[in-house]
Amino acid sequence: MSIASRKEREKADMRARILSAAHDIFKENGYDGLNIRSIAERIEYSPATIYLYYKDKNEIFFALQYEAAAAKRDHLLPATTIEDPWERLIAFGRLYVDFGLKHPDWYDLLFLTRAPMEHIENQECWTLGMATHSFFVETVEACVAARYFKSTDSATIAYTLWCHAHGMVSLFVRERMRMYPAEVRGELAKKSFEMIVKMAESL
Amino acid sequence: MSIASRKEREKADMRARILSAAHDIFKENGYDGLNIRSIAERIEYSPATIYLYYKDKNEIFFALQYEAAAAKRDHLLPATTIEDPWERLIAFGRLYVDFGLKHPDWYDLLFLTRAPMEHIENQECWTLGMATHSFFVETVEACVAARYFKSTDSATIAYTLWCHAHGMVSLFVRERMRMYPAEVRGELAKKSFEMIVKMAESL
DNA sequence: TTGATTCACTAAACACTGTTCAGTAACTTT
DNA sequence: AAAGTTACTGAACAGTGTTTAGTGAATCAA
Repeated sequence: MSIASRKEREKADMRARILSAAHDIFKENGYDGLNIRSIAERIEYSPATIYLYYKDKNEIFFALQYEAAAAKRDHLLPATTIEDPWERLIAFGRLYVDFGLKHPDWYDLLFLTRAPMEHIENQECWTLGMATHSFFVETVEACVAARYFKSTDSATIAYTLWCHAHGMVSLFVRERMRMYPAEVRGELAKKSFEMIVKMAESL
Repeated sequence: MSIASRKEREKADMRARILSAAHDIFKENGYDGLNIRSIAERIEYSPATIYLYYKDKNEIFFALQYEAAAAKRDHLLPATTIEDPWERLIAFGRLYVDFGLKHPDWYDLLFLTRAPMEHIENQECWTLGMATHSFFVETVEACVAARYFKSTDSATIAYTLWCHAHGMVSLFVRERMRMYPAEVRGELAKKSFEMIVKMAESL
């Protein structure tokens, strides 16, 4: 038993070390600079060894996506303690955009990377992401319940607000705001956020 | 002179044939399936020949992006003839989203592909895309001039509406709407569009 | 303890990418 | 006809993800 459990521990350790190396490389060079050989080099093993612990690169991708989802959840945490649903919703949105602008790589990994989305529903990162998303939807529902909106279609309200926030971040992350000088982009995002809040107040 | 001009014509022809092959492959297999060798095979030349007509893959990418921008402009064309700025704005938005949902590959190429954005300002596709974007901004300005909004910050209004539309399309294109069953996604997009129109009316 | 078995690991390869370069054969000029 | 230019290609390089055969060490059974 002892040997078996030790081996199990060692296996888990190795997986963790691989992921940690992948994490570091990703943070340093982005997803493009992340490849099997660079991970192998960093942990001082041969590339083939990686495949004894992860089925393929996608599995590492999912694991990294989990880290990104966790980072996002942590970033949004301060909003969860706000009592008033409307204030909570605004704080949540502000933190969401803030997360995207501050950690474009993480955001990219979560929402923009073209990657093995086929069976993501079975992955832990999906569960974590869904929990965060549910919190957002529930906050909108709480606003509806508290009659902050005339509309009662909380699903559409949540989706609409999400689209706006995601649109802002992803235009920024994927560098599609080059028609605006770099200096004004932050200001524009801020103004647009305030505008969507105003717009939401009329819902 | 005759020979020189013939050669020039042949050069242009070859460039067109390469681009046409790239276009077809892109349409069939997406950007992932598009590679130099597949283009070479289709036009029945060696891969090295491609490089006599295009500096590198990026140049082909820009050329394709131009085609995507042209397809988008054509798709949006019906909106341009609408007199009333508010109606024109709504039609424009509807067609924009419609284009993205109908041609996710083109949309991806234009707004989501992580690609050589460094010097895009010097490319034709940028000019074309800017023209379309300017038309959108001008329509918002026309709405402001005609007092359709209380707010006069047309830049922020345009940006906010764009973010929402782009957010909708890109969540769809990059498959981040898996929490909603595939059947309801279209309906949700429609409802959200109507909602943002309602919200804009209150601006 | 010894011989058999399993395990962790790796070198080397394969099949793909984008890209370059030396060489060749045809076309054009003199 | 000789010289020069042009269009093209085979073969290679370097960089990806991934597989496979093999090796030496750890573990197990006797």
